[in-house]
Amino acid sequence: MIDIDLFRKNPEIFREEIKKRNMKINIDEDLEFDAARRKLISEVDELRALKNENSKKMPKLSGSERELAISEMKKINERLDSMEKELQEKNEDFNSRLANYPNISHKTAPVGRDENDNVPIFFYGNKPEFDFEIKNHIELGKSLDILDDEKGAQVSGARFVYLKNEAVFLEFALINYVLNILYSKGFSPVIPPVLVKERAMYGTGFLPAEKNQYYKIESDELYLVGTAEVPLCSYHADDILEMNSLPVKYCGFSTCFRREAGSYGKDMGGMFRVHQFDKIEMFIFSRPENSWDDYEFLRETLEEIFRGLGFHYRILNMCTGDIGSPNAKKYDLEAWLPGQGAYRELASCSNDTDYQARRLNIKYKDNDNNKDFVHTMNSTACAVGRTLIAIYENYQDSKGNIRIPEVLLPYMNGIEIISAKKK
RNA sequence: GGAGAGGUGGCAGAGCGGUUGAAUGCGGCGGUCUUGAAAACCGUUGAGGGUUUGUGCCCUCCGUGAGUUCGAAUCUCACCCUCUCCGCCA
Repeated sequence: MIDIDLFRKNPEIFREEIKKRNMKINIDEDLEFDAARRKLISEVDELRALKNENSKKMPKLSGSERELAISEMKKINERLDSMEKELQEKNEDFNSRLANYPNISHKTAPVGRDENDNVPIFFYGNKPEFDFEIKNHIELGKSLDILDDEKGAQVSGARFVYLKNEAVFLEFALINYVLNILYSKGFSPVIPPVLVKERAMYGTGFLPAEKNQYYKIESDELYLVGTAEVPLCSYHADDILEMNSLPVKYCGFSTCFRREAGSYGKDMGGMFRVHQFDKIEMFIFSRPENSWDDYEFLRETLEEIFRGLGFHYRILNMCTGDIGSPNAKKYDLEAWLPGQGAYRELASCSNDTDYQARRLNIKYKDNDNNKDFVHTMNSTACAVGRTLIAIYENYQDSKGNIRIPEVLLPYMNGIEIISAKKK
């Protein structure tokens, strides 16, 4: 949600922002709508004041005086009823108009149309070289019996997979490795609910913008989360945090569910784009004045995790046309996947400034009891499926085996290499 | 799932259908007293919105929504949530 005061006083800020993001919103129409709505609020308030005044006199009246006052009040009520109804409609309309407004992008976010305008700002490591014919993660996974997407499709449909054998140990090893790093950096580990109410989806900005991307349980009015960001952010809905407790840092492990509507035919097979995957997400509640420092800390933490795994990756500064509407700025981490011969997104790190905080009413108070909205930011710490792909493809050898990255060895129960099973 | 109890301000806890935004206690803040602190005493202490910057006025909010009434925290209905007991269960 945007700052409505700012919107009224400086609509040109939003005019520019909407242009930057290639969005189409009629600002003038919304401003006029707001003015009309506020006029109606004043009128309703006035009539209510009159009603309250008359009400107070009522106990003192009797007989015909009383009869007259009552009939007077009935007339007022008739008018008030229709005005209140109209106001409610106007409010709902206005709120849904406002909900479509994006956050104001940071000055360091590059202006651009689409993914082609994202700016690579940093590269780590080098592309690994192989002196044999490499396989992609699907070939590796199937031949080593650690991935089965056919059975996944049979039981649940396309874009569902089974992880098997060493892949399962690898997932838990990754989780351990990542949680240990994050815990040492002051992130509180959380396992949140993955079914949430509509408010949590709206509050975090995933609705209404990406309505088709998420599963809804119609019978219970609940949504399956696409990321732990949703329950982590909503955890502090309506809270007022102590300034001295900020930044508050959480890392949440959850299964994530995405419908992937509209991505037909993209990344089919394997586990790059699946309806269900596990992920550890970092989430920070921050003071506005420290927000951008905390955000860089988040990016550094993300990079530390992937450097430990030894991947070659690049960081993209995402352009205004490609960031989500709640984001003021977003970095993507794209790792090199030899099997695809391409950099692919493994993680995403966003600062949403006060956008989610406004929607979910998350504030902090300083030592003088002044209250203001916190800033919220989130980053992938480890999307397990995609990280496994990167491990498989980067750590394969000429025999089609997969070595275990060194940092994961302590969590692998002695498994150092994944080899074909003897039948 | 069945039976019962309850949802009021930061917390605890009152509240005859009209002057209750809401008693009282605790906590918080300010002050008096004190070398300082505690105690005691006095005062103060919710959120959101509209209008206005004459800094006041006005509106809304007692789980949520609907209803009765001129008027609802108070009455009716539905829903949600919490607690206790029973059943079932990883």
